[in-house]
Amino acid sequence: MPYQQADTEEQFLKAYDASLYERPNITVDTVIFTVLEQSLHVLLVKRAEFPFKGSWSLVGGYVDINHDHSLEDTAKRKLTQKTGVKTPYLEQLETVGNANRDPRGWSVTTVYFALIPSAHIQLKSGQGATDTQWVKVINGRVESPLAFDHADILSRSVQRLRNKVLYTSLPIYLMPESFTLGELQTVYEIILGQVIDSKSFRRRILTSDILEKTGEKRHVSKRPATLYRLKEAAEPHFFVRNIEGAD
Amino acid sequence: MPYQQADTEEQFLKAYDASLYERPNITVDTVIFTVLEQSLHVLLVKRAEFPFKGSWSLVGGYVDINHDHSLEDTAKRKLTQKTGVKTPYLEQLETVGNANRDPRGWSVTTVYFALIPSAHIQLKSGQGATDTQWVKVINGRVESPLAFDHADILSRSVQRLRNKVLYTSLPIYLMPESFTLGELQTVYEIILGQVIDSKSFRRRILTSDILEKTGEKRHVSKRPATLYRLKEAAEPHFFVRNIEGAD
DNA sequence: AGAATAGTGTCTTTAAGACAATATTGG
DNA sequence: CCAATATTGTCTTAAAGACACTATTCT
Repeated sequence: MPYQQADTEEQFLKAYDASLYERPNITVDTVIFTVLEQSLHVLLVKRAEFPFKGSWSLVGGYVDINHDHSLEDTAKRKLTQKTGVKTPYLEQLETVGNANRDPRGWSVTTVYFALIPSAHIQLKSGQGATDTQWVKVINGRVESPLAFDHADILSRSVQRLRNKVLYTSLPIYLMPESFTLGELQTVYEIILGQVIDSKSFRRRILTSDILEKTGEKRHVSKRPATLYRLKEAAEPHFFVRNIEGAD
Repeated sequence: MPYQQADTEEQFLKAYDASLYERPNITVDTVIFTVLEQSLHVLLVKRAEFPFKGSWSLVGGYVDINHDHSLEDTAKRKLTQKTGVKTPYLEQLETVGNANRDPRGWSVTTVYFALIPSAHIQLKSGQGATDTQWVKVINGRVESPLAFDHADILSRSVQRLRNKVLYTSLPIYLMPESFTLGELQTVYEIILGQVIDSKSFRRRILTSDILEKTGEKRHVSKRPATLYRLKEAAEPHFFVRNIEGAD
């Protein structure tokens, strides 16, 4: 222990020189998902600095201990910076810390994952107009190589998302304010990569009692569909049973 | 950015002076559970240093970047140090990082939770014989106040354990090498705080096909009970449906 | 034999899957 | 009216709950 003897907590804290200890070298990365053009997309940023300058990476950055009160604050700050909106759903996924993931040495990142509706998102670019983009995710992967261990992190995030979609109402956070059950079902199907029987799906969602009719109908193509919105439950619903899935 | 301009990654890494950056101020804490004397217990350590000198706390400590290859290594090292055994189950739970949890300032801890059988554990004490103890957990709490935010962390861990026990085979990792279905059921009941119908329980466990008979019987009290052991599936089983529970 | 614990039989219930059938609209 | 999408009816299936009943052993 690098600090001198102390007999009371007060004494100890007084003797403790905070400046001797650098702020923790921790980053926060957020896997931001949306559903766009009939497929799952993730928000990626082009790195402006080494290491991995020019590579695409997840949205993240260092914790600013002078302004962020908590890790979640850091995630939210970065998220707002890049998307300009508050996310309706943010969950801590995992923390990865080891000696290899950063060429500069031991590093730690806490990973969050966020779900946001694709509608009306104004991407805020930093320097250029092309440094932040929605990228299609196929089979847990994106086309271009990612910085650090972000490809692994992305793949685990997608797995977690898929898994949770089997027993929760999470996809609702990917929907706009109001939506039809058919649209919601499509989003479930896109994430799961599998069609769902619509009778089962409607029964499941409707008996969970998390939605309410807006009173409006959506008139696209043929028969108009009833519009729903999330009741202000806020909390996601957990079903007691999984959708039967290609596990 | 505190480092000078560089045009290639090589150049950059060469110019990057690792010693300028202190090692991250990160701790790893592990909530180590066992079932002992018909109730859930957690392993606690008496703190030898300020802050919270003399208080009980979870098993944890700083990441040693020179010896630990990853956060999980740190958790395992501490765990072996305190229990003298390898844990059959270790899972990362969450990471808590904020400005308040440590009186010394911004701090981060990655929390793991471990399940180990109570049998044959030799507690290794550091200085005294009483600095490491199994403490009974009632309603997600222990009697004495805990250091830092460890009471909150413990309570969330118990919640997570309860929840997972509703749809997984996790309690098997709390059992010795071989055990009877009755004993396993009791452990489920202790964690859930609720009795389970034994027909349903046996059907659920047996059809999941994760156990095999050892061929022996346990002769306690009256009718001898069949002994089982875990098939070497290693991976915990996920049931498709929850035990109906006091959620 | 009787008490106690281990283990089974079987009927009910819950929620999902399958799939046919009906409803509502625009063209 | 027809095509297309929305929505419902209803039978089947999987797995859990309830609870009575049988089996095995010890005293």
